[in-house]
Amino acid sequence: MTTSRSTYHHGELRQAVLAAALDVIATDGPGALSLRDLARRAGVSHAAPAHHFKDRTGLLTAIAAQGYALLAADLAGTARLRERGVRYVRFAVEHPAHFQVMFQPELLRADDPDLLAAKERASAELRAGVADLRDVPDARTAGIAAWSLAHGFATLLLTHNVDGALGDRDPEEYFRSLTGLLFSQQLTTEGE
Amino acid sequence: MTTSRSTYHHGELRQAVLAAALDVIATDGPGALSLRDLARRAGVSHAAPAHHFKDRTGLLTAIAAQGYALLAADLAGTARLRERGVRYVRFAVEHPAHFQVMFQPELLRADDPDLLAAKERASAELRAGVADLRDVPDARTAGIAAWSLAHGFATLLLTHNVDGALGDRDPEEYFRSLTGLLFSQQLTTEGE
DNA sequence: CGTGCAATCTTGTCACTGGCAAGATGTGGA
DNA sequence: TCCACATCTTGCCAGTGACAAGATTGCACG
Repeated sequence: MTTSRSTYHHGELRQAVLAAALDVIATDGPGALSLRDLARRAGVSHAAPAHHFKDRTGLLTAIAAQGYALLAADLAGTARLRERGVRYVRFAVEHPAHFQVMFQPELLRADDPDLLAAKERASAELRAGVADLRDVPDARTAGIAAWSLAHGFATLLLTHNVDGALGDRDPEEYFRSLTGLLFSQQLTTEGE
Repeated sequence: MTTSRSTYHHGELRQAVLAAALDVIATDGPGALSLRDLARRAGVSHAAPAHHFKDRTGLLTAIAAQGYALLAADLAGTARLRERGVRYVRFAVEHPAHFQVMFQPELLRADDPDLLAAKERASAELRAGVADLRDVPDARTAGIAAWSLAHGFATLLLTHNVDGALGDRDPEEYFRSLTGLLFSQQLTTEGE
């Protein structure tokens, strides 16, 4: 960041803008994003970022694509379904800006090739995780159930809706105990 | 909507702006919201909405508060946990704009009294739903699990991430079968 | 060793937005 | 009647995204 800057070209503007954007989004959400502000932070003119991302939507689409790529890589690290869920939650905690943007389609260019490719890779990893299940008649629905659980917990986590229940415990560990509760069918004793 | 309008006062501006805002948000997300656009739709001057909502954040906070009130009322309609989950999903489908805004804290005035009160009512209904469970050692964690499942499915639904798996089936019905899968412990036969 | 070309960045501009201040208009109560 | 208040209007300013046109730089190719 504190490199040359005496030259006309920035050299790493794309990365600089991306990093600054992630900072802003993680703190104040995508709505607080301003291309001109990002340009100021990078020490370039107000129109410089446009050359790398076309427009605001382009920047957010690039972030989402990067997010899906990161998520796919994270998920690929293990074969066990529950551990994949833990990694899904960890991804949301470690990359909150990516996570937010990935799941707000209105912010993105839906037909962007990079985005589609990265999303497909992450989706494939998600599906592969269900292969870990045995003797499940409807594996696809089971996969949606697992995804819903992890995604819901991650979302509630980032929106500070489980701060109280969490206390000072580690989110990942809490999610493990949470899945343990489900998988040990203690929830099956529903009343009525 | 097509009432008088010959008078200086609009009369129902607050409701008109709220309704228009919900339309815009449901279609293009909260980011597409423009107070001036809402004013134009209502046929009033650009500064008129500010008197009812103070500013953009005020409008979104009012929407979130209304959303929590609606959700609390919906959840109160049944005692069974699974049915409450179904209603949670139904709420998200029928009030997508409310749902989106409710879970984006950066858009809201966190200390707004109306918002806090409505959120507390919804939260109480959520907790009450867990009372339906029997013989569960950690009811609080079980509640978070149930909430995560419903919230995750609702979110994935609204972000078009389960369109393929859903086909032409009813979302609520699909969610029922999804919980059935979990509660019948068929997911417990995890490999490894 | 140039030289032309493409990528990168700058400057200038426009329409639009949110928010504020000051004034106009209508409403209801003392 | 008349005054206090809520509601709406007009006018304004700074900030923003997008676009166009031009300046600067690095690089491939002769």
